[in-house]
Amino acid sequence: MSQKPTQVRVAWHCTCFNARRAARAVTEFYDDIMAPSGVKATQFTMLGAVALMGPASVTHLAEHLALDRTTLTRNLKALASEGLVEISEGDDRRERVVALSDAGHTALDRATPLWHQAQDRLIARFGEERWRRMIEDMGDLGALAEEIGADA
Amino acid sequence: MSQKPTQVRVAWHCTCFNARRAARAVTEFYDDIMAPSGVKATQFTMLGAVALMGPASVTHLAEHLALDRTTLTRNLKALASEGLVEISEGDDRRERVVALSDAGHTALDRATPLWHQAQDRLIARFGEERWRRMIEDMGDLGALAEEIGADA
DNA sequence: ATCATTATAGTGTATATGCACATATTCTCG
DNA sequence: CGAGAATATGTGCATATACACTATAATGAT
Repeated sequence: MSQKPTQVRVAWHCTCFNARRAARAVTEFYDDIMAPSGVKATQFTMLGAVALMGPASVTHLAEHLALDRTTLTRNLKALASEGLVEISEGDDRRERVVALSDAGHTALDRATPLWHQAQDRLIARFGEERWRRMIEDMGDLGALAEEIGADA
Repeated sequence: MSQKPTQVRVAWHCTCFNARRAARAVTEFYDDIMAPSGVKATQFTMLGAVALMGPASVTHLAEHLALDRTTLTRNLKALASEGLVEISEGDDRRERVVALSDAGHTALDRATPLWHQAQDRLIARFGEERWRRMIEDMGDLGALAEEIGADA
């Protein structure tokens, strides 16, 4: 029994737990609001990345998204089967080039206002200043974890 | 073309994207360091929650972990098949009571020093003050997303 | 006592995530 | 040019996540 209070603090101060919990809750929040568009938050991010980078290889997209390459491969499959992205061979025949289809553009346009709605609602309640700071913190945390993980 | 720079900022300032990215990177960081213990970061969290709450129902554990109940059901299955937790019927025969086994205690003890190592390394590099603030921010963000999500 | 309501849990399905491994292509150097 | 290194991708496996639905057990109201 004497150990339990310590164990508590361990659990609730765990960076990993808190990061994952926040990610779960925020994802659900965005997904709910964006549901009418038929685009989930994670898919919105991918579509946005493809739109931003233009036709790009899976590896390049994965690097930009700080996402495992093989994860992206599979996630793109769903978008491709819905016809939102088109995957074709590049000049380098090892590469697969991912591009946004017309339907993908449409979906992105349809989802963007809802994304703004979710984002704005959250920021309004969280406080703009504090939100800005947290986004920067989370970005740095991600970068740091990747960096010192690579060292080891 | 003229829209792209805007789309960029949209993507990189997305709360959901940043939260998920941080969660991914941090999870990988913790998992790498904790690998020798045979306990993954997510499992460590679950074991900790069971240890903390003592024998508890799946629903109660899920609430404490801010995790979907059905997700926990499946995640516990892995721990149960490894013999780290024991799942039995409660007095209320609808309930399943989850308890830490001896092997579970052992695994938790084995993993805890490695967890500290990961945690300490991250905090040292991130800065203690800033880390503390971020943990609080992430906790509040998770709670806020759940709260205003429920409203809607 | 009975039946409607509520509470607890599990399953089917689908997406998200990453590691280890296998495959195909390009490049580099002798 | 040809063999081995480097690069780009995909697959098998396992875990993580959640929604919709179903089944079972307790509770409560009449």
